[in-house]
Amino acid sequence: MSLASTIRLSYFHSSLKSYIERQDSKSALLLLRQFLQSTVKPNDFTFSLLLKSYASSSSALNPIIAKIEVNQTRNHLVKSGIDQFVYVSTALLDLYMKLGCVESARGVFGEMPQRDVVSWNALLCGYSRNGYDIDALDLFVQMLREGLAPQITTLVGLIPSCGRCDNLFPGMCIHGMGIKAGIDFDSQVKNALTSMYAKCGDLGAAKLLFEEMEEKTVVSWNTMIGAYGQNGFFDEALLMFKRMLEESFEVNSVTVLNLLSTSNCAELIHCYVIKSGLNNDVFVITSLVCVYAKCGDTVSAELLNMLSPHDNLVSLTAIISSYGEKGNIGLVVEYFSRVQKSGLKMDAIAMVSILHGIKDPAHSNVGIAFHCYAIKSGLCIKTLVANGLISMYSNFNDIDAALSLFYEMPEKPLITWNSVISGCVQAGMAREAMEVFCQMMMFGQSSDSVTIASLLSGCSQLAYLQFGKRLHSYVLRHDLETEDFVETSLIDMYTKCGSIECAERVFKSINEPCLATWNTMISCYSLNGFERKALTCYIEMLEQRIEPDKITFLGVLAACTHGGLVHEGKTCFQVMTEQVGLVPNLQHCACMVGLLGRAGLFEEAMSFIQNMDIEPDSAVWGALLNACRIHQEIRLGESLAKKLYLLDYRNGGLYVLMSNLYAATGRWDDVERVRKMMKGTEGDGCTGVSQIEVPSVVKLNPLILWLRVFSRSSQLLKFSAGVLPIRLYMLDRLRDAQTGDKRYL
DNA sequence: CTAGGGTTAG
Repeated sequence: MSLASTIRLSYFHSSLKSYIERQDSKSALLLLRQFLQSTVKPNDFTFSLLLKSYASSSSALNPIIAKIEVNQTRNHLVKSGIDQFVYVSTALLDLYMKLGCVESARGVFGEMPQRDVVSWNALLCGYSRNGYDIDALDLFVQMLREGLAPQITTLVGLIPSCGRCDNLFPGMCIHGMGIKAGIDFDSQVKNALTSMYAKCGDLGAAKLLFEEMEEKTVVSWNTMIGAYGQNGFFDEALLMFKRMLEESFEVNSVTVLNLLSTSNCAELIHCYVIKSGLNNDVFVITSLVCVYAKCGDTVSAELLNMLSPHDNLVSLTAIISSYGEKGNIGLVVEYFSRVQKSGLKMDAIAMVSILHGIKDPAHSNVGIAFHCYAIKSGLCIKTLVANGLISMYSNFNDIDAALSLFYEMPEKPLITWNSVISGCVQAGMAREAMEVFCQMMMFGQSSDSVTIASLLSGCSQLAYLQFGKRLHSYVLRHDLETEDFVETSLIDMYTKCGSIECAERVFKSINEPCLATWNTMISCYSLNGFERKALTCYIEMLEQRIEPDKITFLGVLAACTHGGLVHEGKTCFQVMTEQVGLVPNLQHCACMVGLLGRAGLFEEAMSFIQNMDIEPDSAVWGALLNACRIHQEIRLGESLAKKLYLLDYRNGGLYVLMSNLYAATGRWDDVERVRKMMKGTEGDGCTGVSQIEVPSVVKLNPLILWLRVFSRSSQLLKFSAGVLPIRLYMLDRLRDAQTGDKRYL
């Protein structure tokens, strides 16, 4: 190469270097294009600089365009043979990883004629950063087999993968290897290990590592604050923060982020943010938006969002979720169009937040439109989005749609099975849910506490006491009885199936029942006519210093209403509104009206209705009408019936009550008239159904049953009430047989 | 190395 060419090349390189500093890959590429037209040939160093400029600005690039450009660069490297330089190919691999193109990076690695430790590290760290945690662990093993010793970079890349998989064992092995190799003293390795132990739930180990660390950095403190927060120790997290301030460490945005997601005192942290001048950090603002959105304060969330220089997807997603939670579909759609207009790209989480907000069957057209969007944008292949769609269609009571989505999914993780099972139950199709559960067992998919809780709820619906009991055994066998949700579902199942003794037994076996469990037990007594027991249970709950909520008071009020306990009911309502400070909803009001009306206190009931802060609905007026029936108050009853008719003429209860009122006073002509009116409204679908369980299934021939189970396993068939419990029973016994429990076969 | 939005459950 001539001297002139060498000078030109080095001049060109220094220009490229300045673009790296300015994170301007666009200009770097333009410059290279110009240069290629001249007679001087770029060399390996030129390309390493170009790749570096891309890496420096990778987070700000449009990933699709960047990928195309990098692909072109790769072609160039191959044609000119520069890809034979290990360091250039490694830089290319690293760049692909930074752009999230894991497969391309894997390809580059595969084609490399030789690799050094840096290449292995780049691939491993790339896997880890992109969430390919299992691949990272596999690669590490492969790396060791090739005879390469792990370095600090290797461990720093690998350890977070163990944490994310919640995989303590490999994490501990790697810790041990670090000690043997003498690289566990590195502060980055120690921080990574601390975080890993915390994520796997071993706070003791995390704390030990943190305390014995000699050179703690901000990252170490942040890690420890996060460790306490993630495991629910909010006070300890705050104490850690206090200690950090005392030892005068500089607080950064990650500290605030950890504190915000940790604590329940958002305002306090917000004040600190403003005082410490971190309030301009985009991440901090986003985090604050999320906190306010999560607790339903959309006003503050939106105000804060306006402080952000650009719209960002995370903030908008949080706001969308918040409006979805409130059922404000209009604003959900509006914020979606805002995402579209601002040029942000919807991702799976944003998509599922929208779907989650569409619950009302009246909005099914909107839901279907978003389903179309999910298909067009390619997001519907993501499991997360598919699950969201299944739940959405279940909310519309469109089980066929939910099931067809489900069967089309190529991969069905546990959560998908759970989505479809709970979807069926919530849509009132518990029998379908149990069908799916059978298929799940056939498939070899194991279930968890969520599956069982959903199925128990299905048993309540169908009054399948036998199957419910079998699920209870399953719970005991699999040590799931410690889960709040499962315990509560069990009590609910026994209550609804009429077996109050069993419900009580489950309740008494629980060490520290949570609020929902107490609530269920109170409602259980109330539903079964044990008003006094319901009240005693409520008092016991208060003695345990558990703060009652709206559901608690609903249960207690209902008990008072059923039992005619006027004084207790009034006191309870007073406690709720004045002492606990809860705003009564329509259901509470209906209970109170029923309570007063049943006691014949019509004037008090009417003045109660007039003093209500919310507009009374058909349930409130209906409660009073029911009282009229009991006390044979024809005149008031008729005027109430008119009101109710105007509110909701399709409400079947109205006609039944009026008919009974007329019947009680011997006005048979009016009874006839009301019944005709009800038929005119085509009824409201409240027709009662009675069913019984098939007893003593054990006597049936197991072989025939098993054949039946097999022949029908491939498709979803509607079963008669009798056969399904038998199938479930058989499956259960078969599994017992597989796991060595031969008692039943 | 630490970090923000999400799906299943009474």
